[in-house]
Amino acid sequence: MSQESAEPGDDAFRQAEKGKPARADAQRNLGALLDAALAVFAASGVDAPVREIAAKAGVGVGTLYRHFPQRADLVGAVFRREVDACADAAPALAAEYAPGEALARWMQRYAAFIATKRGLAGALHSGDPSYSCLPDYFQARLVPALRQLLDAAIAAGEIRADVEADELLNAAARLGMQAREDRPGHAERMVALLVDGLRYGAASAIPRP
Amino acid sequence: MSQESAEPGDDAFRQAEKGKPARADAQRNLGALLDAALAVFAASGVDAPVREIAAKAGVGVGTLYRHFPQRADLVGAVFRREVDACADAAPALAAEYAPGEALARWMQRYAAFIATKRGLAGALHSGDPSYSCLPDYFQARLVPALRQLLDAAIAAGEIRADVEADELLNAAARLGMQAREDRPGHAERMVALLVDGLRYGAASAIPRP
DNA sequence: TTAAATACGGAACATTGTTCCGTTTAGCAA
DNA sequence: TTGCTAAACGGAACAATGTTCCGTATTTAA
Repeated sequence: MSQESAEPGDDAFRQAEKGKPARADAQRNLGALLDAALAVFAASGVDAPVREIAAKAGVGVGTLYRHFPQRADLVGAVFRREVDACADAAPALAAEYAPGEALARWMQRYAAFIATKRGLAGALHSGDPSYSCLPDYFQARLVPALRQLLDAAIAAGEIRADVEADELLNAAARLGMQAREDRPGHAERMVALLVDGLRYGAASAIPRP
Repeated sequence: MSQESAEPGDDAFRQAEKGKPARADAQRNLGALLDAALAVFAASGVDAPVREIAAKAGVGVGTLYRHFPQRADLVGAVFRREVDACADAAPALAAEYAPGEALARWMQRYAAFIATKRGLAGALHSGDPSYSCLPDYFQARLVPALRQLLDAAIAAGEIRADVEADELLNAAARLGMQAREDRPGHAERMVALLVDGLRYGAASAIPRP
């Protein structure tokens, strides 16, 4: 969830509510559950058996349900954690690489993130209110992150200036989703192509056809 | 299912294979199952309990599994049956109404069909190969049906000529999907608006902006 | 009418989500 | 260090649902 407020059923909630730090083992297990869920979701989708996640984390199912009373709580927590990691990668890449290169690398990072989300898209649009806030979080975190990279690259004259962050994010998501096991590297190449398109006509915005 | 070829696990398959007509009770139960599944899917989505469908059809679960060994077989059969009904409605409407009116009525029919398919969209794109042929069937049946109506209306000078059947089909699907219980009639009005858009500038295609 | 083939029904089994409670452990005070 | 308490843990038990299997009933054809 957003940084300022956690929701019931999430451990951070209780901690913020009562000002009492969670017990050490509880913190450890929470992290283990998120790690395990990330791996299992990627391998088997968001409908993977709860027991499998608990087993991979080395805890009992009771512990899992203590931390995440509803399945959506776990899915949301994993999702947000990954969105955050992806968003945070933007300034890190910007600090290490030239603007254009940072942008290209971040787009690959983002597409790879999307590729692991097969099955989640369906859940997101399933009408389940538990998931309704996730798309907003997604937008709120990633659009500014990308915009920073874009602006820097534009300022450096490395890319054209006539593309918006949100449309680029959406386009890359479409490309990232079509990752297939029978076409390794396809999505990556397409995203790279997209970024090369930005480079074409750099510093002198080509009028749209 | 499709008229020309059934697939393994579907009863019509065995019938076509061995040239032997199915037993009378088997035919009856097959129809009852399809009717029941249609109703239950519409009410509870394609993940509705198998027992509920069997009960509604007045048969045992064993009978259901005999006819449809996999859940996808049942979903596909119901889907195709409805696609066929929708496609067949086009010539029927064309025979009864003026071209423009027939088109308008069919678009409503189609949007209503889409509205009942919540949840199926997710299954369709889930990557399950059992569903992979359904979108093709959908296109193959409905695009020609709509094209007939469009061509007739264009020939009669009732609508403009610069819209393709597949794009119109897709647009109406988007509108049909957003049917909400809190906004009765919303999707219908939007589809009607879309059709009125076709009427604007009839017989003298307005150049696109 | 009778017998074989076919289909039926639902009990039984398997898998997975969810709850509950006895047991264990971390944190703290004496 | 020791003992206490609240918190957390683990997994058995329960519930819901998908799937299989086989004894029984029905249809069909000779």
